[in-house]
Amino acid sequence: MPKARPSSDTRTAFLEAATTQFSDKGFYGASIASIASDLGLTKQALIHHFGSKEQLYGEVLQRIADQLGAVVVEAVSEESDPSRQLERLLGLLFDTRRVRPEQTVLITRELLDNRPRAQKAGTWYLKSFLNALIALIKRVPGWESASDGQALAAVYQLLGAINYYAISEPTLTRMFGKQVYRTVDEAFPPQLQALIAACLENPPSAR
Amino acid sequence: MPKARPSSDTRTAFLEAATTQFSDKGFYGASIASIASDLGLTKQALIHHFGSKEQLYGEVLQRIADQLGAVVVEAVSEESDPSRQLERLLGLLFDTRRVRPEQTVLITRELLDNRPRAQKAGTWYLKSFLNALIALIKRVPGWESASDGQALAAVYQLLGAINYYAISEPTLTRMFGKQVYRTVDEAFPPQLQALIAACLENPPSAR
DNA sequence: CTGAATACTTACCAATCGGTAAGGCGTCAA
DNA sequence: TTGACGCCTTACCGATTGGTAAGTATTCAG
Repeated sequence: MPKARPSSDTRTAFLEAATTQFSDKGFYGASIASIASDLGLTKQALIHHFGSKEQLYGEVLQRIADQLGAVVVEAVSEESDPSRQLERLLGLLFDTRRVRPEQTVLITRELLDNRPRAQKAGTWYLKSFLNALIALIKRVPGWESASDGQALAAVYQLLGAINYYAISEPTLTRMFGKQVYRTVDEAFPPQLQALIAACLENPPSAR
Repeated sequence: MPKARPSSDTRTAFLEAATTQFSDKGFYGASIASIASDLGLTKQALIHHFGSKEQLYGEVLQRIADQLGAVVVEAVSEESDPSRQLERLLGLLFDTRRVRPEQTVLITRELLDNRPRAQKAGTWYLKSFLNALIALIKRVPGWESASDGQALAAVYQLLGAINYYAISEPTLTRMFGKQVYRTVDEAFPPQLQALIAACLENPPSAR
């Protein structure tokens, strides 16, 4: 089977442009023509590679899910203590707000949009990630006997504290100005650290 | 000046239908024709009342901002202790996830979308609300000397913990099933309470 | 009874949406 | 050289988008 050289390059270029545009404008707001024109091509070139807008979107999401899984692996392999693993993982997630803000934005959009656009409801790109978080916190001392629901509730609060802030950066910057936002960004990590510690030290059994 | 009777009724009906649809599908995903057909009218009737889709969206957001302000007033008037005021306010916000989930969803969407659709960037529907939160936490013992940035960082973590969970309900329900979600929903409030207490007891000065 | 204003309609518009059909062009195996 | 395939194009499709123009129906002040 002959393989053309620039094919995979174009594909990943499409995926990156699509990630940016879906993140900025959402699934409905981003058109395939606009994504294609970002790399100087027509929308039919995009269709040729991905078949449909929905499939392109699916691949974008799968890509993010994979990267999320890689972050979990990284955090777990770096530390041995369950508490530190979780702290490290949440710290890495917090850092992506700088490097790949589109990633968190897109995950949040998927959270909001997957209801009406749920024909392919079988694919839960985030489920394995959440399950990893649940498994992680249940290995923290005091959390062993917690139920999945309790573990998910706790972990989701910390995730929300991080992600909600991550998607708010442009709004907060323009609402309060850059210099104020910088003080927020400095004050955030230590506060977050304290919040994580407080959460881990308060398993539901000790309520 | 003559006044027609059913005018305001139709207007609020439009606003409510628009709130639901914008919440479900986003600004681009919801069409004015679809919103109008929800009350058996044509899109031109909507245009007649609101002028344009953008203005309709603006009124929807303004309405939510007003309701948010009313919640702040309610929490402050119910309690006298600053800590309890804040706890009460966050508790009320958490409760809206049941009564008016569209509200939190729409606020989050605005957070995500206002960058590309920011021609009327002068209107910050959420700024007064956030300022109220900042002022509130700065009256909590130990927080008086905190900067605005530190106060916003702390408050935004709690807000994120609540709102991120609020927008995730449909996804979590279908991802884990109704019975598991119910255990999450039961475990959430006490954990949240502990998180709020931990945050208030850890002002940035004592880091 | 008359005139104006409100509420809403049908008819229409250009622009854009996602997607199909068909063909041009270059590369490479046979 | 030839044929097939991958990459990408122009041309086109019906459906839908937000919005304008013009008119109808109803109501109400004078």
